[in-house]
Amino acid sequence: MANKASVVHWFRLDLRIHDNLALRNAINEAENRQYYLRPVFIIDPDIKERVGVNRLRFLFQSLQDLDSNLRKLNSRLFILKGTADELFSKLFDQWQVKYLTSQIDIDPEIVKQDEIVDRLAEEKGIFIVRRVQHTVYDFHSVLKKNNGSVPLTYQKFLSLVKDIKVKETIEITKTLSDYCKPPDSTCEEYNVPSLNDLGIDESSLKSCKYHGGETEGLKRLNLYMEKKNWVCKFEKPNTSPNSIEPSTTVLSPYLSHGCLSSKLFYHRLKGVENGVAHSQPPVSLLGQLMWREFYYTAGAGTENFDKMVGNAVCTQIPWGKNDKYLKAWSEGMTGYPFVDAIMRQLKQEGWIHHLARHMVACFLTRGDLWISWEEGARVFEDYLLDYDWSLNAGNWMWLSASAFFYKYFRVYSPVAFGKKTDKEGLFIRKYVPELKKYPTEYIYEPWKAPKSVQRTAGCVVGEGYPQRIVDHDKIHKENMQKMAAAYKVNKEKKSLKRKLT
DNA sequence: CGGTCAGTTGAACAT
DNA sequence: CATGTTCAACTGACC
Repeated sequence: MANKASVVHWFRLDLRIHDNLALRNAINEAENRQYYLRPVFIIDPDIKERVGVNRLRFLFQSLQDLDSNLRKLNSRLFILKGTADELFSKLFDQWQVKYLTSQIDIDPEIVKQDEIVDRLAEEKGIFIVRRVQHTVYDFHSVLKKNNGSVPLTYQKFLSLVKDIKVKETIEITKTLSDYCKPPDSTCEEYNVPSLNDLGIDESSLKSCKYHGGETEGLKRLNLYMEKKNWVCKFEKPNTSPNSIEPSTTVLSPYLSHGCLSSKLFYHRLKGVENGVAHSQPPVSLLGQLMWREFYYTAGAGTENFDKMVGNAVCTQIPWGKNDKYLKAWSEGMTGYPFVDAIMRQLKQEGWIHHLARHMVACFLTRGDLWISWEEGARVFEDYLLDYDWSLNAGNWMWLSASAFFYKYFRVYSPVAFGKKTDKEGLFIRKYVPELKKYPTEYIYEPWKAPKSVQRTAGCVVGEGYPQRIVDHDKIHKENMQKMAAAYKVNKEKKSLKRKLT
C-alpha cells in the first residue's frame, strides 16, 4: 500500500491533456513535492440511468483515449467505480491525498457533489484547486462585469466580453518522473471498462459515426481549420439542417466532453480570421462558440435554469401532458416525415444540425404538441452526444419561446421548412426508409398521396407509416392563442410585481 | 417612466 | 433566384 502522499486530478468533463490547467497544477505539485500523481475518473453506479447509450459509448471511447494519452506522459488513468463521496472518504486516507484538482462545473448535481467533497477535504486538510476550463471566459467575471445580473441578450453578452483578453492555452510537454508513479499503477482494476462490462451489448448499437476522444477532437478541429475560406465565409443560417453529411463541424460532442478545449478552438478561429475578411457573430463560426459562452453564463447565473418553475428568466406556460405524443415524437413516429427523420437521426447517431433541433423542439412545444420543453430536454439529454446542461436548457427555452426569444408566432412548418434545403427529400428517404420510394411531390406529406400511389410506393399511410398525430395547420393556430394568453398573464404578473416593489 | 430599436436563422406571397 | 412585404400575436436594453 502507498506510503507516500498523493496528488489527485479528478477528470470530469475535461477529458483531455491539452489546455488543462487543473491537470498541470496537479502534475507540478506532484513533481515539486515528489508525491504520487493519480489522475482519476469516477463512474457512478447509476450512470446508465443518466447517460444514454450513444453518449456512454462516446464517453468510454474518450476515457480510453485519455488513458492512452496519459500513458504517453508516463502516467495513466485510474477508473474508480462508485459515488464520489463514498470513494473519496476512503481514498483520501488510503492514498494520503494532499492536493485535489478538477475543473469547475455548473451542473447543479455536480455542484452539490463538489460541496460534499469540499467538506470531506476540509476535514482531512486537503488543498482543493478548481479551474475554469470548460469555457473561453470565466462566467464569474462576466457576471460581475454586468453588476451581478445575467445578460439576457446575445449582443449584451458580446459587449461584456469584447475587451476581455482570452488567456493562452496550456500545454504539458514533459513526461512525468518515475517517482510520481504510484506502486499500484499496473493494477488492472483501474482499467477503462468496456460497454459490455456495464451490461450494454455494444453490438446492439448502430455503427459509430462520431468516435470519442481528444485525439479525434483535435483531428476534427485541424480538418476544419485548414479550410480557411470555408471558416471565413461560414454563416450558420446558410448551412443545411438536412444534408446527408453534416454541413457544420460536429465539434460539439468534443467540446461538451472536454476532449477539445473551447479556448483552443477560440484561438485557432482567431488565427484563421486574422487579416482576412470574414463573417461575424452571431452567424460566424466564432459566433457559434460565443453562443455556447452566452448560455453557459446565463445558466451559471440563474437559479433553476433547467426548470420552468422557480426560474426567473423563464416565462410560465401551462404546457399540457400527453405521453402518447411525447413517445411518438421521441421515437420518430409523428407521421410528419421531416420531424421523424430528424428524431431518428438523433436517436441513431447522437447528433443533428442546430436548425433540425429548432424544427423538432418547436414541434414538441409551442408549434404542435404543446408539451413542456423540460420533457424535450430530457429526451435530448438521453440522445445527444453533445449534451451540455446549460446549453440544453437554454436552447429549449429559446425554441419554446420561454426565454431569450419571444416571437412565438414564428412557427416552423414541418412541411415547408425542410424543402428549402432538400427539395427531393433525400434526408427523409435515408432516415425514414419506409417512405423512400415516395414521389418527391408527396415525400413531405405522404398522407396527401392517393392510395394507389401509396401502394405503388410500397407503404400505405396508417399501416407501414403512422398517420399524422396532429394537423399542423389547425393546431399551430390554436397553440398561438394559448401562447398569447400565457404571455398576457406573464405581463400582468410582471406589472403587478413592479407596483408592489 | 415611456419611447425606440434591435433581435442568429418563419411562412407565404409578390415583384 | 433573390429581395421585400405582410401577417400582427413580443421583449429587453438603452436613453
